[in-house]
Amino acid sequence: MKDREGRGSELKQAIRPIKMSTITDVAEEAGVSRATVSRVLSGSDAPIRPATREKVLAVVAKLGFRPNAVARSLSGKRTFTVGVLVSDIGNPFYAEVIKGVEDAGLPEGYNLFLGNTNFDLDRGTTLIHSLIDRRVDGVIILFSRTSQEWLTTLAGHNIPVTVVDRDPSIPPLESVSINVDFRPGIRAAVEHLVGLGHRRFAHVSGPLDLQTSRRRRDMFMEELAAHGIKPGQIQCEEGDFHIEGGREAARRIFDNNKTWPTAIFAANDLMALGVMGEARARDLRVPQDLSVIGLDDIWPAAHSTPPLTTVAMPRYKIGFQAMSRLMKQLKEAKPGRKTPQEISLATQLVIRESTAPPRR
Amino acid sequence: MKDREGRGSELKQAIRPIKMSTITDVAEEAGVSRATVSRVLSGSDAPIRPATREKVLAVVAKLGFRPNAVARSLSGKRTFTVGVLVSDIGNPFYAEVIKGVEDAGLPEGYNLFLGNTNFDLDRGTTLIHSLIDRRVDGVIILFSRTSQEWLTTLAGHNIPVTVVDRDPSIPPLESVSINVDFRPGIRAAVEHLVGLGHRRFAHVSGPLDLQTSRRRRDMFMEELAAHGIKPGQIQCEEGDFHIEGGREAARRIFDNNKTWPTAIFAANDLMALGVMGEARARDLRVPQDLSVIGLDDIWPAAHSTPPLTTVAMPRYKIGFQAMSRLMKQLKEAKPGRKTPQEISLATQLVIRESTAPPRR
DNA sequence: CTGAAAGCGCTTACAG
DNA sequence: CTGAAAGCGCTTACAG
Repeated sequence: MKDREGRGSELKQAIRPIKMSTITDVAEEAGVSRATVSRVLSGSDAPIRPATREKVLAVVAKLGFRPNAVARSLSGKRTFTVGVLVSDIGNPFYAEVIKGVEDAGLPEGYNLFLGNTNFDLDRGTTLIHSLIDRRVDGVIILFSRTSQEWLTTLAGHNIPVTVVDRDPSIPPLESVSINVDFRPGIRAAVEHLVGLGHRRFAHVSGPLDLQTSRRRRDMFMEELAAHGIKPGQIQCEEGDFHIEGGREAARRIFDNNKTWPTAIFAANDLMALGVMGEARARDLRVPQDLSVIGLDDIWPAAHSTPPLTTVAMPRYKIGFQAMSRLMKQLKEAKPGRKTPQEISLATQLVIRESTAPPRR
Repeated sequence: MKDREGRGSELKQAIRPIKMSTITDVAEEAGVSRATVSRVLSGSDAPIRPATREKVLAVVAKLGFRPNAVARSLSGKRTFTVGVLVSDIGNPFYAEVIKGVEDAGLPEGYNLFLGNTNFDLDRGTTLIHSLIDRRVDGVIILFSRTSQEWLTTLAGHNIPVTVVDRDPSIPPLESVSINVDFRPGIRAAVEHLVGLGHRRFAHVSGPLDLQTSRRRRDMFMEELAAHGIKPGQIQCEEGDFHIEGGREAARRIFDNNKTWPTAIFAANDLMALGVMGEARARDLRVPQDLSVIGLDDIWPAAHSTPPLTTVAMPRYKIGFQAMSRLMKQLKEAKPGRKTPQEISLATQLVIRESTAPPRR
């Protein structure tokens, strides 16, 4: 069997230190100036005589020359790096967004600095500063609880920022704003539930100081209202976007209510998973006794028991667009403030097995 | 309510471009040379007169000066960056390792370049090269299927590498090797299962061209042998470390065997989840009809239905140690090959609800 | 204890 | 079409 870990003869080959060649080496070997080498390599718009270009390229290939990105960054005023800030890489949602970011950036030569704030504001501040010190070309911030101060600092340093799912009513300190249109997904979810025959609902929201939490909740209410169900009839419990918070909210719903809801909509999948966990602990069967809908469509949602019906976020696309738009900004006129961009990405209902007609 | 997203008066404050001061500005303002400023800021061992130091520090504070990390990298021959390569950030296992890496590195001023290979060898090669171009101080490779070529290339460039859970029989091209001691966890798992009364076992392995897959499997066999259960009695199916692969392996186990096993040990949690999914699809109840044990202890394992009993990897610690040891190497004598290091981290059984005495 | 100078490896006006 | 020169913002021997 071929061992992919590579045990074979290749080991014999001695590890000989590679003599890192510089642009000067190439220039000398090719008999041109360093400026010329730089120009053919950096895709400058300066015209180069084909013969010269070929000669340089040949030497580059022969020497295996690769420009030192650090030097290039210092003189070129661009690092081709972007900082990505997340609150928790453990959340598969962010992981998938990051994949999109990387896929968009890699072909253009961008590398990513990863920063995990762990929900810690000070840590976030530290990370922001280190990113500025490293002269990243841009920053992508992937969570709603973004300190206004960070944005101001970044803007002050003229570093474009992309934010996702953030209050649009806040003046755009950021250069790119990726909005999520929850409407289609939530509308479909409500129609699905109402069509199944549900009339008694509860909602587990995210932290209500976050605009996105309020938006998800209000939209759910509005869509229900369209079917004659008044906000007053809907029990809302505040969660924290984590499993445990969802579970606790579910406890409160199950405990305090005489008339149990037949369907619960949680503002994200993690909390929906928590709700299902609590239901199970109480021998409530999902979906027979209780329908549950989440939001995000992280992979564990598809593999929970039962598989979770959920309002899917375009996770990968969010990341890909976040990076694409950011790079577009970076290509624009260098000086001065960039003109802010804004795009909206739609959600979509994914029906799995956590929803069914209510018992009675 | 205080809106953490920050809508308040702070918005009024105009975003004024910050005049990035350089070391020259500081030097002039403080009336010293740039060399002196550099020395007080970079913690050089050169002695500085306290008065001078204070004066410099005062100006630094006043100007809000922060050294340009790019320039510092170019002249200092160190970037204080490390590349982290994972095959799939979507896997919470890697996410937690990365947290450990970041936590160890941040206090020392290290930032992380993230590289997601997506199981794509060519992409991995591209990433490795970009990391070299960026002159990372070190690289941490977080998966078993590591191309020998990458290691050779990195070694040739004199870039220390930390690898995790990799065949120790391979000559240490890497500088730091984090080994995982599966023994205690797997032994406890077997004792747990045997103690429960199980006698018929199956194993879902990882890809068998990976040494770590063989190691996990063999250790499981060995421990069972200690309880009088011969390898011949254990049905082994090869998986791929993913949910679907686990599910397919489970299908084969359930289909092809007259005598169904009462307990299945999967070489990682993802596959264990797949096994449970398939069991559920066949109305086999876990743990009543079938006990399942995984390995890793990613967070979804604690929240599956039922919660998964698993051999826990010291995920965070792996990352923390990987980075700590790497940094230790970096502090060592600059020139020449570093003396390879090797450490071993133990696994541990976490008993949850996917295991119980067999029916008959 | 501190400064002048060279240098890290590129890019980019500025000439020609 | 190409080169000489200055410069990006630091660090580090080398002197003193």
